Amino acid sequence: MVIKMKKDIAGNMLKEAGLKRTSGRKAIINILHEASRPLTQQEISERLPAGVELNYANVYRSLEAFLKAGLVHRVETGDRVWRFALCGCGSRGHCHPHFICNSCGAAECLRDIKMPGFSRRLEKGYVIQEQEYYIKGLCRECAASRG
Amino acid sequence: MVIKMKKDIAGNMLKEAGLKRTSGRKAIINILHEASRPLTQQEISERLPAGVELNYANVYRSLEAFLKAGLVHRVETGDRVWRFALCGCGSRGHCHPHFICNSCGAAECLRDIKMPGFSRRLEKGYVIQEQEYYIKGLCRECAASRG
DNA sequence: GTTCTTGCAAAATATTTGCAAGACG
DNA sequence: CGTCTTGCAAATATTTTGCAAGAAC
Repeated sequence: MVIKMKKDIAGNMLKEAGLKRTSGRKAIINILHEASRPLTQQEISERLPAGVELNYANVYRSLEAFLKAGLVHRVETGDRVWRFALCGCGSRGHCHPHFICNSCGAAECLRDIKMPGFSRRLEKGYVIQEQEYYIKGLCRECAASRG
Repeated sequence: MVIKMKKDIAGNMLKEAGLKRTSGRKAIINILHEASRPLTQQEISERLPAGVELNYANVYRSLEAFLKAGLVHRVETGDRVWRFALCGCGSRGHCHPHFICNSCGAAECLRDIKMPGFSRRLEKGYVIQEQEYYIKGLCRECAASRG
């Protein structure tokens, strides 16, 4: 008899979203879960566990499906590369700014910095759908190595 | 005898930046000056006056040169398209948020909304180089026409 | 005349799509 | 078995680059 060490969180998320539970998609969700910061397609592909092959195009396709289902948030931070993170702010979306290193490209969540309030400052008639706030520079490691 | 109606602002900017005063580059600066909001390469190319031909690749090259010279600021707002505006905030950079319409793609400067302060909230060791804050949704025109 | 700009074509990068084959439920 | 996923290749879109010819200083 095998004791389940932890629940199949990824599988549950997929099931609830009406998506099929394939090894590739579960792997992506687990990778995002462990990273706890937004990852690019490339970063995700590099972390796929041995035995799980998933073409990069299908990584995009999976992320697109997750996005539609509201499982992930897509962060764009000025370098024309999508980064994806699991939604974890109650509502959809990553409701905090991000820091992007211009040298190594890593993204970090600045969870302690509040997004500015904005809605009542836009004139009537506008529809607000998303907002993004990011800071770019050198992360500690790259700054230390004079990156 | 011809009275000069206005000074050659574009020419002066180019001269001071050490760039040659060609009709194409002066046209780009004038276009950005009149627009007073960030424009894409495509928007700039569409506005080139009759008689001024400038290959789109060279529009990019010119904007790149202006960027290096500190004449323009490059805004990236989540749709993977660069937008450029003349620097006009004293220091380099557009120190205010932007609104991008998800329907027509137009950018607007939200000059009345302050950028949040941030520097002392990032831990020591980080180097901050840029920041961007943008809001996306539907502009008044597109919202009215149910875009 | 030397250096900066341009035109044109081709490359580079990130992402998306078509379609037949395969896996899930 | 029908539908959702995948693999692979090719298409897209935006921006960048190489190089020879042309314009500015």
